[in-house]
Amino acid sequence: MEIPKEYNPLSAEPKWQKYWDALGIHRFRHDDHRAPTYVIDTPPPYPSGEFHMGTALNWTYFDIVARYKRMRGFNVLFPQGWDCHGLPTEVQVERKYGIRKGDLPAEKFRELCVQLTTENIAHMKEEMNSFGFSIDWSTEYRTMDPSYYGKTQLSFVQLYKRGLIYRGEHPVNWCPRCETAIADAEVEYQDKKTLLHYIKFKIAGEGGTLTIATTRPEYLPACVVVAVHPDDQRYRSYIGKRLEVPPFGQLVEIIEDEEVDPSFGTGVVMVCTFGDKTDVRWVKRYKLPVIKLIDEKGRMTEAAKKYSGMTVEEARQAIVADLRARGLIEKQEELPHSVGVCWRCKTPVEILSKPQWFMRVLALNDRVIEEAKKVRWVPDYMLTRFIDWVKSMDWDWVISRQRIFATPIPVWYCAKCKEPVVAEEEQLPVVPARDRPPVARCPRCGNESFEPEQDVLDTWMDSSITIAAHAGWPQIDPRLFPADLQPNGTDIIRTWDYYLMVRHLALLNQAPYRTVLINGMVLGTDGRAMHKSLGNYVDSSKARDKYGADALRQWAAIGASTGADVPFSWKDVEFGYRFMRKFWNAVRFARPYLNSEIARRDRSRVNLRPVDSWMLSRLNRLIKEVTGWLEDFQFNRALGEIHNFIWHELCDMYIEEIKHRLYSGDKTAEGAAFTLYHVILTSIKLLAPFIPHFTEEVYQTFFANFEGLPSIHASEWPKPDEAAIDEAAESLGEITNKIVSALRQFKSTRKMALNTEIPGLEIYTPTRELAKRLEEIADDVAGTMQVREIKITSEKPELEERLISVEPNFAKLGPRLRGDLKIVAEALRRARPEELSEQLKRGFIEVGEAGKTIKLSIDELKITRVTERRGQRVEVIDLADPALTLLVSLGRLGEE
RNA sequence: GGGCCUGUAGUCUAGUGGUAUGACGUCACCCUGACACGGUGAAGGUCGAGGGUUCGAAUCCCUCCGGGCCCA
Repeated sequence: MEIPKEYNPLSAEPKWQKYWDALGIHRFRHDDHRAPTYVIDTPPPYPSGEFHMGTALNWTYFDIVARYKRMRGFNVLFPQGWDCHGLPTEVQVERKYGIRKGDLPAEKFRELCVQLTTENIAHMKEEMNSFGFSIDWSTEYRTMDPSYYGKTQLSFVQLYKRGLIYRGEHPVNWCPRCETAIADAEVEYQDKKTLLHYIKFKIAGEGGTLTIATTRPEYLPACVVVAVHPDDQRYRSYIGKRLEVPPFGQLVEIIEDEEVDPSFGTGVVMVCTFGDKTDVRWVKRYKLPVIKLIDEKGRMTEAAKKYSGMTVEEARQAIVADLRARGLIEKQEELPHSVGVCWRCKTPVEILSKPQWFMRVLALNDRVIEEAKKVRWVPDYMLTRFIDWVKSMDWDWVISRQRIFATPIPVWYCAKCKEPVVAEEEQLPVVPARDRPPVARCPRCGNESFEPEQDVLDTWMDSSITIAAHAGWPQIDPRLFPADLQPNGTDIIRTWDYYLMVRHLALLNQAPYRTVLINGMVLGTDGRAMHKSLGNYVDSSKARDKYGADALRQWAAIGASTGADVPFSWKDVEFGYRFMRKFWNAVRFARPYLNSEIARRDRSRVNLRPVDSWMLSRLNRLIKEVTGWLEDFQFNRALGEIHNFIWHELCDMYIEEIKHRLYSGDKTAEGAAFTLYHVILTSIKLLAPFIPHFTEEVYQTFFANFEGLPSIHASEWPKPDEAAIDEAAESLGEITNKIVSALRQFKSTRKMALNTEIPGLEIYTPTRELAKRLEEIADDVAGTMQVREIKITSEKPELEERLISVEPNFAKLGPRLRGDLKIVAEALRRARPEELSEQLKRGFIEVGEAGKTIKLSIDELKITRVTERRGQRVEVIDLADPALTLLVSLGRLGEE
């Protein structure tokens, strides 16, 4: 067979994707009740139509885990869904058709959203397949389909019956442009400059005034109390008195509260309904009245008297002008201010009191924290973040939204008495605007006409039951719940992981996941989060089109430690490609030895040379290390170890060290061929989760005929052979490498070609035992470095040896000597080299200091020396650890 | 303002008590019977600053300064 000289990922990748699909090897085997299951709760992406690099990073993590776990014998569920509902799609539809959502009947508008979402999903699905993600597409679901949103509604009905969902008047974040309540998670904060107004309030019944500072004078009509800090000496005497609020003149009390910042403004603040979240807390704490000042469109209500009908901005200016006219503005100063805005349209958010649906989450939060502590968090400090967030929640979760494209709330209201009627479980899914309520008459007043609930559910209500949904809820397959892995990004840990936890605890009374895996954000090459608006956005398909998915997957895996942000880097992607090209060439080199005869050879009947044993020992150690890193989700370390092993140990050292044996064709070649076969085959298994296409190409091209599996991905994960892990073999291999490297350096500094012949090499060892060991590798060194004649001896040659320094081996001596180590280090530094040299002839050094004598053996020291033989045609190279002296003869040995 | 994370060679990055990993870039040499889209070698670091604990700190503790994420 003709083997292509270059590995071409762009042609190989689609080929294997189709092959795997046809084999169906990514399917969860529902009828397999023997293999242990491994369930990944893949967060359904929002089908914006763009496949973001962050999603590529995310899914690469999932896919590495999924492929690894399959090789470990698990029946893996790697599902895929789409979190369809949401404002962005409504906005996209409005833009695409040039309409406002009110222009069409809701049902029609919803159809346009479904249509657009379907198109977006198709694009994204294609892109995901191009990455080779081993998704089981038979599990695909869309939250906008009745089959899914019926489940969302079922969860609503069940929680309502348990009293965990209620309807109430409550302050909510409100976007006046979108005319909808939005969740805390959807409020963004922007730093802006604003004016801080110092306004004089008259003290009721007395002559004087008190000055308060506020950034929002338009809220004066809704001022219900004024507060100062209890320790603020300036205002102690005012507490309990009443103030007249300009320009309306309503009287409010002065109260004390710890939350007042005495250093802000004058230290006197007005509490309004609702200028900000602190106001909400104060209103609750002191049971203050609520004045509805601003309406859904962001205009002033009747409560604003003469200012009613104005926008917030107009009212602010009008009120300030009136106050100024009356001389009540003391001063104004500019203030940097953080303004809450709608995450989508960036309009400043107001806090309005509205009837809304809530989920009673505050009551569940102790349990949420308790269960979260039992979960394994990777990295572990994410748990702290999670708990911190849960504890800082101020009010229950607002689950209703005033939108169109979302799951309908399965509720009707009595047209007469407004009593809510919740759907029966059996009639779900329902669309209240289209379907009939479950009762003919209002259970409260007997009225026969109903109005459908217009509000819809927060998208998180859909996506926070994915784990139950994957498991087949309401008929849970116990093999699939709870999920083993819940992966997501560091930015949404406080939403996704929280909502999943609280909803599944409420519905099923069980924590839904065992392990949480957090990935960092993808940064642009400029180090800032990747955003189109920042101009640092790289399209994932562009990044993939150049070097293929496997190269990009390597960037994702190795770009940073798990949980850390990953800067996008073309260099890393290119490196991923170069690695595959390098490995491909190495396999091409090994091709003549990858045959059935070698494949069938039993290890015990193969004669291995020390370098072979070294390589096999390193391979088995690698298996252990990579397995450990994957169990810990440390993808960067796992792949880094493999990269290093293949590029440097296998290609740069081992292959160079066995070439002479393979070319000679003598009987030592068999051990090298055997080793090559198994090192390469095992390496592609270890790499399979990371670069599935490349490893498949190598497997199918070079190994499939002898190994008999339909795919590399049907392989078992390699098990380390403990018997092959051999310290002695590794140290001898490393000595071989050191000698080879020293000779390469020797040639390099003399500007000699690497294949220049060295006529003679003499290696002097300090002990006879070491000399004996080195005899075993003499041929390998000679063969690798083109040494014509090699001699190893422990007989001291006639050389001038000069000791340069003796340093302590801190790691070895530290634990033994403790405080004395400092003295020893200092003594060794001060000692005369000649004296140390004399002492070393005995095989140890004694340091006498402060009345005691400390004995240091050779292996506790780092000895540096220079050996010279002046005036002769021999070059001398000294190595440390072990201390070897190489005499390189440029003429024949003995001729000098 | 709060919580968590983070600061390592020109650039990016690994490394949670033993004297700093790898990539890219730079320089010199080598067309070595897999790969010149390769190889060999070299230069380059007071591990943000200061203090502490320790025989020993990039690593643990404290303070300060810069960056990120989330929240207020």
